[in-house]
Formats: sequence, structure tokens, C-alpha cells
Amino acid sequence: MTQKLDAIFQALADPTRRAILVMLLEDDMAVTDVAAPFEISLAAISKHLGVLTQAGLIQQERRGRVKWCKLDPSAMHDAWNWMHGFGQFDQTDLDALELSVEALLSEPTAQK
Amino acid sequence: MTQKLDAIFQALADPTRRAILVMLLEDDMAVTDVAAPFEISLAAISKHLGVLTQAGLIQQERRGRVKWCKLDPSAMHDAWNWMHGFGQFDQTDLDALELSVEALLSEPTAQK
DNA sequence: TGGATCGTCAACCAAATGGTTGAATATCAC
DNA sequence: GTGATATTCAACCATTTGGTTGACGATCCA
Repeated sequence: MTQKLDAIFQALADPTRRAILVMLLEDDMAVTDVAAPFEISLAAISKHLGVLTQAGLIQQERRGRVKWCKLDPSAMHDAWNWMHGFGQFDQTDLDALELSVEALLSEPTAQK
Repeated sequence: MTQKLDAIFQALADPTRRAILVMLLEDDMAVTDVAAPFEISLAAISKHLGVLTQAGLIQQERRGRVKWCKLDPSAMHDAWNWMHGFGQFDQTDLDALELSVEALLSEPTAQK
């Protein structure tokens, strides 16, 4: 597990990679489209996507000549879980937490 | 903010540093005591503590010849907050969240 | 078939990282 | 003051990282 966390945090430590993740939050994207907003080479982006895939933060699927990238939140969740032990949540956090909980509780399938 | 997150995630990407943070969860510690369980040199631990301090994950305070290290959860919290947008929380998380919320709500000073 | 597009690979480079050792600086305790 | 303890500093080293460029293998389309 610690090796997995190494990879996840390492992947998250780069601003370009975090920006990519945020973009993928919006929608799945092809490699070329991921690269478009950045000034670095396509090969560099390709490497970043490799790092993210290795860390399990995204999944890549090839369809034809296009390789689609989609977010995989489960790895992020592992990191989140590890950090969770450290949080003494203050009021600000509490608000966010309550919103999350309430949203889930109000879903049709949810039950107390 | 992104530079701050760079530093935080970078700091968290090393297993030795994560282990140190877990140790400090238990109690504040002197540098030498932090170093004790590890096989690497004291100087290396000192560097790790520097990285953690730089990232804002711990605070160091010198008293006499001893430098005390204590956890500072606020930086962790920044990272946690960034990640929060990515989480589709499943039932397992919900349980943990509820516990946190309820614990806070049941504190004397807490109010709905 | 042939040209354009998508993406990776390989080789290379500079800078950062995690480690070492040995010397230096404070502080404490006698 | 002397010696032991706590911590950092400086110089060094090997490896990793994030980037480049140019060539390459697939795939689409006309």
C-alpha cells in the first residue's frame, strides 16, 4: 500500500498533472486534446499521462488511433483515506462534510 | 496555491516522511527520537523534516538544544480540500464522514 | 496507395532528490 | 572548562524527474 501511496502522491505533486486531472473532471479526453492547453510537447504530456495511469489516477483506453483518458477516482480515494486520519476538522470542513453527507442521505437509495 | 500543493504532495510522496507524520500523530518528538526507528542517517532525517516543515506539514520549535517537531494539520487539510472535489463518496466513506460529523456535532461548543 | 493524424519510443539533457560522510555549532551537565 | 549530546551544514554521489527532439508504428480517409 505504501508504494501505491508513493505513486499517487508523487503523481499529484506536479501542477501540470493536477491540471490534467481537473480537466478530466469535466469530461473524458483524447491525449492530443489534453495536451492542447499546455505549452510543453505532446511527448511530455504523454509521459505525464503515463505517470497518472501508473498511479491509477486515470485509465486510458485506445479506440482506433485515439487514446481516451478518463478519471479513476478510486486511487485519489486511497490517498484521501490515508489523510483522513490527520484531519481535525474545523467548522469550515464540517460544512462541506455535512453537505456531502446530506446529499448522499437524500438520494433515493440511501437509508439511515 | 498550486505551489503550496506542489510542496505538500511532494512531501507526502516519500514513505519515510509519511511514516514520520504518523509518528507525530502520536506525540510531539525531538529530531533524534524521530530518527531512531529509521536506518538512514540523522542528517537524512533532518532533511526530511526540513521538507515537511517547508511544506507546512509540521512545525519545529527549538527549546535548548532539542528541536521539537509537531504536526500541523492545516497543510494536510489544504491537500485534502483539493482532493475533495474528486470524490464520489461511496457508502464506506459515508460512514466515516458521518462519524466525523456526529462527533463534532455532539461536542459542547458545536451547534447545528 | 498515399498522405495526414494520433500517440509512443529512444536518446539525450539539466535540475532536483535522497542519501552519505565529516566537520561545525549550540547547549547541557558535571 | 571539558566532555557529551542534539542538530545542522557542506560537499559529494547516484538516481529520478521533467523536459526536449526526431524517428517510428498505427490508423483513418480519400
